Amino acid sequence: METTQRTDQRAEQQSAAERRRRELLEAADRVVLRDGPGASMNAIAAEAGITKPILYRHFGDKGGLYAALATRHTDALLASLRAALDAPAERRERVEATLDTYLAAIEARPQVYRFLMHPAEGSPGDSGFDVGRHSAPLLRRMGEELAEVIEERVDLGPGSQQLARVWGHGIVGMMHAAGDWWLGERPCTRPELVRGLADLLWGRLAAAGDKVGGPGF
Amino acid sequence: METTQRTDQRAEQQSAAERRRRELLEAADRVVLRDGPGASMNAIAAEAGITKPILYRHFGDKGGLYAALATRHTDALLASLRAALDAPAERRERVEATLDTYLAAIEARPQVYRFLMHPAEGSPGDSGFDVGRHSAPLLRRMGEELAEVIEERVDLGPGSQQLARVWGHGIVGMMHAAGDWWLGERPCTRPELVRGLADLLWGRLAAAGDKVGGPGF
DNA sequence: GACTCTCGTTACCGCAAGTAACATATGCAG
DNA sequence: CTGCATATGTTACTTGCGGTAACGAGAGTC
Repeated sequence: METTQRTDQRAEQQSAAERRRRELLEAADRVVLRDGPGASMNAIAAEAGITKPILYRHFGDKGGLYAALATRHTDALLASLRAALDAPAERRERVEATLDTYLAAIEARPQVYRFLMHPAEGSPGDSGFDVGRHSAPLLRRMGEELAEVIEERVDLGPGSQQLARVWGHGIVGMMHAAGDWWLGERPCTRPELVRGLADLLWGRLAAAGDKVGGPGF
Repeated sequence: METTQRTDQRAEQQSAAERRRRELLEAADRVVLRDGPGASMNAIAAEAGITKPILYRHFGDKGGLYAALATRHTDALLASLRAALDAPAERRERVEATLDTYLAAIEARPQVYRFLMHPAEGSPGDSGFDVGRHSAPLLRRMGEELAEVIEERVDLGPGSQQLARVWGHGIVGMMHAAGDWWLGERPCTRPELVRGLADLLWGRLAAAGDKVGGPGF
């Protein structure tokens, strides 16, 4: 039958194209991990053993490729975070596990992290904003996910949904900034950082007393 | 006297050069505010009524110009924040004032904010990291300043310095991410956001009860 | 008048993003 | 076997940007 044949062919080609896409993404991954976020399309194409136009046929433009790449890693990271977040444990324990999961991830693959968070936003031509929608998406998605979990598990009274979103994004930002700083300076061990942040979230800032024994005051 | 003459001349030229530099920076500011962080050197030079090489003579490279630009705004913002942070008021009031100051600033000039936080890290040639050291510096500086204030005014017991830095960077990150999200979606008013974040810092996450009345659980 | 110093220009290089046009293999209709 | 449609791949090009070299003009100094 012609139709089935055509369908089979289509399907085969589709899957072949998807396999190809995966290969290209893995090649791009290697290059980005090696050269940082500034990796050029030529370099990626060379690593994949092909030339530029094929990349463009598959991903549209550089932003598309980067978005596809970012989505892969983002999905992976979000899955681990969700696991830590949904564990059947005490709230504080879950918070600490989530923080630790995130920090362990960025510690294990700082290049990936840098790519996801500090991508090149070079705007070629006059467009200016069609490229580089990666760093925001990851933080946003993490914030939204956390907001969901908060909203469905913590009793916040009226206006809980809005408050949960504020907290979700706020906590994610706290985790992100502290992690970025920690990764750069390594001022303490990971458990120490986790504990410090959890203490902050647990209201130690409000509970601590004023310092009065200071010099001359 | 020749020396005084030469000195006067030198000083005059120095001040003239500095005035020029200020003019150039203001022109660059206008362009960046109009075209976003992807503004080209050509565009900036045109806005200033001159051509590229002069910009390069003054600022070295694009990174230099952006750094100078960023420093201006960063200094201004840090000054306001320090004022709010050092006000003679209750701790919670100070925290809310600081949050509000920051949010008001990014609300008033979102383009400046975007430039400071999401700069183009385009790596020309093989260098890759000589350009674009702006976004990290602002967050880092804010984090360090906040850490100082915390350390000198809050009694945190042993290990206070390290803990203060963790908190400083964490709180700044929380403020930043929440502000970024809020600026994009405008899900609530500024005072609501301030209050939500302050509540988070005040331990409401730990104090809130579990939600048990959910569907099927 | 020759020297130098700063401000300014035009014209160029290198490089990267993105595109157009061409080449080739494969499967199917007649 | 010939036509043709489709996906895959190539070379060669255009455009635009960051950055630089080489040159020119005014002003003070000896």
